[in-house]
Amino acid sequence: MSKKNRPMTIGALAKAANIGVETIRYYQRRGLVTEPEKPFGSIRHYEEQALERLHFIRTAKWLGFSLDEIGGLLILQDGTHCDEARTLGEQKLTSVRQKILSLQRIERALDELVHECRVQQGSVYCPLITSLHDGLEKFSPEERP
Amino acid sequence: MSKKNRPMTIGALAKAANIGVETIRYYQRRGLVTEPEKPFGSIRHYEEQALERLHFIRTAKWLGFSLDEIGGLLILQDGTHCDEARTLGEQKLTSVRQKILSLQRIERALDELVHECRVQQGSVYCPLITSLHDGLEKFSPEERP
DNA sequence: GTTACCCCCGTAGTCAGCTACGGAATCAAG
DNA sequence: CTTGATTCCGTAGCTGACTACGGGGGTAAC
Repeated sequence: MSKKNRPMTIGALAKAANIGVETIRYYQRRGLVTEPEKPFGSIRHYEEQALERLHFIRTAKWLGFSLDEIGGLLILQDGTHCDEARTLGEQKLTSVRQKILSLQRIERALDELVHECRVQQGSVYCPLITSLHDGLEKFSPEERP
Repeated sequence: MSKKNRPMTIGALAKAANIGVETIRYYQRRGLVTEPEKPFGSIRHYEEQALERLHFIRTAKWLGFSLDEIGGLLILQDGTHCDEARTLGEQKLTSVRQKILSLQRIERALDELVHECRVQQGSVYCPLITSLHDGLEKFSPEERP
């Protein structure tokens, strides 16, 4: 039950990972993906490993890690640095949660304003605009970093 | 109960908003902050209003809005058409809600990983790292962008 | 074996969002 | 009135994450 480890060209790899060839080469330059040896005057071939690495990068990026941070995670790859990896994850988690809270406050504010606007239709003054004038202050005063 | 509206120089404004002078000027060029009239061959003075504007921009930026999007939000404050304002507000509301949902998915994924990491302490393999490897399939397979 | 596509590699451009530079004018302290 | 900090303004540079270009060479389908 082992997957075929058939090597592929950079184009095939890019297609398999659903990213651009140039992006892969950029990751190589950044040291996030290792460039395989070039067979005598020929074309490089990539193993399944490279595809997994690209998945790793894509997922970590989705989680909000920067390429530099991903580089940091890759160093921890041998699995023996769980503490450090967890710390990185916890930091990301904290900032994500802060963003969610702030967005929820904005959501409530916008929702209220839009709602008032609909009720008040036909009036000369736009409640949304007038409320925004000083109204946003009560929704996010000092919680702003 | 009205605050003193003492005007300040751009330097004082920058200090008050805790951002750089150059950044303010950049926002002016982008049309996010209006540049006050320059008194006869002299120095511009900024009102409290400008400071509030900068707070607004900073908050919205931290929440992940681009400067262009912030420009859109600011039209709500300067505009005179209720319909347009409401429409913009509704669009923003929709995108804010999408952002919240995305961040909540990210939060769940990170939270589970960090949790597994803590439970698994002492193991040879780090669950966070291995999950990144496997592409986080079990958390949110096809909803990843 | 020719043709069309793909790879290699370096360099350069893009986009967002700043950040810095530099020289002239202006203001504030002493 | 001098000195030293600010302001003004235009333009240029930087970071992060790509994306494109171009010329030369390999590969594979017919």
